[in-house]
Amino acid sequence: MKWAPITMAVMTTPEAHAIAERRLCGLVNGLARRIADHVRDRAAMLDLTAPQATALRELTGPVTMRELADRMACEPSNATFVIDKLEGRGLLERHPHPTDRRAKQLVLTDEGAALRERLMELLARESPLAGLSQEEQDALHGLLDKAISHT
Amino acid sequence: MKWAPITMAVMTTPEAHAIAERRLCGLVNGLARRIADHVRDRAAMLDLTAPQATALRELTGPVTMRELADRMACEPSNATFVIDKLEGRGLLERHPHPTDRRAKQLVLTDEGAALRERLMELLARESPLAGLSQEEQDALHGLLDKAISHT
DNA sequence: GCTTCTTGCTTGAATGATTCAAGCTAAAAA
DNA sequence: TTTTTAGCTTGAATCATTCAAGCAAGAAGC
Repeated sequence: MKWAPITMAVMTTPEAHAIAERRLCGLVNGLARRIADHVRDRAAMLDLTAPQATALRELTGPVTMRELADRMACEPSNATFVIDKLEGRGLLERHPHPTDRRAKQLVLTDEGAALRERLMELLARESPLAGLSQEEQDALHGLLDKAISHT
Repeated sequence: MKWAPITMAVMTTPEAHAIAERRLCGLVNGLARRIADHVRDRAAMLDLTAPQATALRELTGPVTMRELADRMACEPSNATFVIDKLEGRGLLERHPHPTDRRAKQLVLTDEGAALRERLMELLARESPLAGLSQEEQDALHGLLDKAISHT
């Protein structure tokens, strides 16, 4: 994988604001890409694709397909596609929902739970955010939160 | 497009660090997704796909295919695919490179340059980063720069 | 000079993620 | 009860992306 060089500069004049903002978008995308690559690499170690790893990561407990799709920010049909693969490997089961007979409840098998543990451990190692101190991560969190919640 | 709710919390204990870091990754991805959606929306207004818009954005001057592929962080074959579309619409031309007869030099036509102007204008409007002040954007820039340059 | 290797670009096949439309069942509302 | 909405699945279609292969031309070696 190749990376275009990114140069740092602080803009002060107003007309340069747009330019700086665009570069900032590039930085966000760049970091997001690194995170995505990181996930893909670690997922591959466990014979998972990136979406499968994302699904597994979000399976903190029994969830419905709809809920999982929301967490994965994708369509339910896409979630079906991904979950089919995981179920085919025996990592989880579709149980009937206790109160809603339309819904499925996704429950990890023992094997699935074990694999999830390994995945979470792998994801934590050499994180793309490791270059930032705890305080910096908190600051970043705050800024991103503000940017996102602005709409 | 739907968005899973994101809750804010500040972690202090060490074992919670990993959790906070993962949530931070989610935030970065979330913002990146918003930026990508923003680009896609604005691109669609000009009958462009997101990759086409990205290519157009990166065409600041005459560049080779390889250089464009680097800027777009993709394979040259992918750049060929995208540039074919733009060339087919008469937005740019493949000129022979002045010194390297293997290479192509991508040059915007007048129409292409005009469309690029409109695109850049659209991209600047209601940016996903508009919720942050200039100082906050600078701070974010610094943090992202540090995170990315770490590796 | 002549090889060998590398680089720039393109083509075509393949993959993989994603979306959409359609349909089914069941819950919820009227 | 009837109608509408929600959860899930299937299948077709799309789109971005990658990979392998190949061609042409520059670069480096002898």
